[in-house]
Amino acid sequence: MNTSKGLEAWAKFFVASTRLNQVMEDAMKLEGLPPLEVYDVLWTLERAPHHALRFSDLGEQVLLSRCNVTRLAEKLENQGLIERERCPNDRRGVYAVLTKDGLKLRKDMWKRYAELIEEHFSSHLSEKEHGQLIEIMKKVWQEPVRADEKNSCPGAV
Amino acid sequence: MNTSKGLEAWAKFFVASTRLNQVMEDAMKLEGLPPLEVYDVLWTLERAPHHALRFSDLGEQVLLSRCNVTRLAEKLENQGLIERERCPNDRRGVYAVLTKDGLKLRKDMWKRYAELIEEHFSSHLSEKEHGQLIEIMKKVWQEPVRADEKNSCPGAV
DNA sequence: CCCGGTTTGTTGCATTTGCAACAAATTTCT
DNA sequence: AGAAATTTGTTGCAAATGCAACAAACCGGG
Repeated sequence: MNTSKGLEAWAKFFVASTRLNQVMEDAMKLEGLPPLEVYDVLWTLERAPHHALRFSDLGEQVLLSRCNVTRLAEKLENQGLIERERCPNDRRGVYAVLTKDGLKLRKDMWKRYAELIEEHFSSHLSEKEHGQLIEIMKKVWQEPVRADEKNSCPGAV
Repeated sequence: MNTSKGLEAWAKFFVASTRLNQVMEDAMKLEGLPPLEVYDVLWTLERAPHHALRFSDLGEQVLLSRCNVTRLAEKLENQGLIERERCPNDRRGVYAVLTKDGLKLRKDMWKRYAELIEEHFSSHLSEKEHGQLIEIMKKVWQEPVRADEKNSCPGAV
């Protein structure tokens, strides 16, 4: 098959992603901004219909275990970034709904985050390389087609 | 500058690396193997001269904070995978030295790890793509030249 | 030599994380 | 309909992690 460069590619990929993550996290923290995990949650909610997502869906998309969703949500709620809302269809279900403040924080974080991406990543690559990387990443990780997003249960219309 | 594809590239890069890591970790754990962090430590020691490295150097290369090095080392020592050795040159210094068992475990882990890399990564890419990825990763993360590896203090000759 | 400044590893403490057990609600199967 | 199986979110507990304070050892300039 492949083999000659496969392992080296993985090693470099692994190290670069780890280090860049660390660099970005540190830089965000340095300016008193929340960790990227929070950004991820807010942004995922923002893209969702009605800015709402069930805990279970949120957990899958953001890669958090169930218990962590509950606890992170609790923290974010205390900070007024999201709200909880029970789902009428399924009385087990709880929705996380993005608030105005949450939306604002997401945008504020993005301002800095985008700079960091540019500085530590994009600016080192050509347009062509960006394209190559996108293709390679697609081949290596296909986001599974999500099964219909459970119920679309619009929050409070 | 760039921008049209830069952010998309980062997003895909970020997601793919996170997910692949998770997949690999889960698979290792499923077979009762230690987390990749342990592999990383063992492998780093194995490459070092005399299979030994000062805690501070180890921490830098593996991306662990100081206190975590101490504690992880303690655990690995209890499992007989490494040994501690004080450094004669610098009486503050502590070396972590790989043991035979540590070496063996590293190899056992690699057997499975290599399979996973092949399955989830290398096999999805062509030789050419491996080369492209390597070049791109190099541009995006240059491992800093290490400052002489402190003292080369061979363990117990 | 001696004193401030730095590095190195350790430890206590608070926070975070993962795992497993759990109850409530839903789904599936007969 | 009703019993078994599954899903969903929560919680207790133990392990892991980060931070800051710390002591011991080193370094560098007077």
